[in-house]
Amino acid sequence: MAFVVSKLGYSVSQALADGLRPLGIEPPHLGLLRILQSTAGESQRAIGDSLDIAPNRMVTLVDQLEAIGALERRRHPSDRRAWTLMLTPDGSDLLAQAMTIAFAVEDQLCRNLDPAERKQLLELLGRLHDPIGGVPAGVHPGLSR
Amino acid sequence: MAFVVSKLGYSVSQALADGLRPLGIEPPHLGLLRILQSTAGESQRAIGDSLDIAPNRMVTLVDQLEAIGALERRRHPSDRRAWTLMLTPDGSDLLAQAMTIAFAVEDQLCRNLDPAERKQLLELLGRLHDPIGGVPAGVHPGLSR
DNA sequence: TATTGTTATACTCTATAACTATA
DNA sequence: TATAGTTATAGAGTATAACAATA
Repeated sequence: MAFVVSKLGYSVSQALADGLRPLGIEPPHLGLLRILQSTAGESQRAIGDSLDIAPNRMVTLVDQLEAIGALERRRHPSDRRAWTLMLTPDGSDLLAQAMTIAFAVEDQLCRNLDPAERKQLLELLGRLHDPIGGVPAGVHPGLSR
Repeated sequence: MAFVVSKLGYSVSQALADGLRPLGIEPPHLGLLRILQSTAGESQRAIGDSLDIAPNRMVTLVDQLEAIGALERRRHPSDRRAWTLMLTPDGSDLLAQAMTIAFAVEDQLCRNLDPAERKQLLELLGRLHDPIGGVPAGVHPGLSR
């Protein structure tokens, strides 16, 4: 079971990375774009903390997304040390395209299962014991390395 | 589904790496030890090809396993350019210990499922479509990077 | 001329810790 | 004194290609 899950997980991550390549981003950028959609006006540090991404890595990721116009750094209203990260309209478009690719990976992965089987598989996977504790739901542990 | 599988796969790989650390080896070494158990007298190159490990990486992996006495390089009987890799008795012991750890990871992962559920989960996972084609069964695609 | 194993080199990635400007 | 963001630097890991010995 462990081997199958590890192998499939690796393949899926690779497939997502391959799919995102034409957009000029990688899976961590997608993770960041997704959280920017739901958080408005949070500081770079707070966002990094919630994804478990170190401050120096955040600089690189945010620099790259800013360079392609996907987000803007704005002054924090009450703390002049901090930046507030805002998704731009171009960033929303990019996120939508990236999510389309992610769903295509999902569809490919599950193409041999009918909806009832998918639901059952998800339920069983959810009952596997994740050996890495303390990772918030929706956060990929690979982001922190 | 893709996210869950990727996240679990990452966690499982990390758990195995953590478990193997006291033995002084990493998951790729375990992959190599396992194949050495079933192949007798094959050349370093042939074994690397079957695991999709580049020749220069094989040198490092084999050097490390030789340094801890887990395998021996012997002259190939008919080709004096090539080495034949042989598991030593110490290597067999190491492999047994490593497999014990791997099975402990497996048990932890599946501890909330009864045997029937495990079988069912394995069956469903086996029907997921691996997006990386051409990887032989039993070979982890992460070995090739 | 091609192949086995090895080494060298350049490149990328990461991780720690310094640094600045604010608080 | 502590914190947000940034930069510097050193270490690890990776990948390409060169290399010597042999086929």
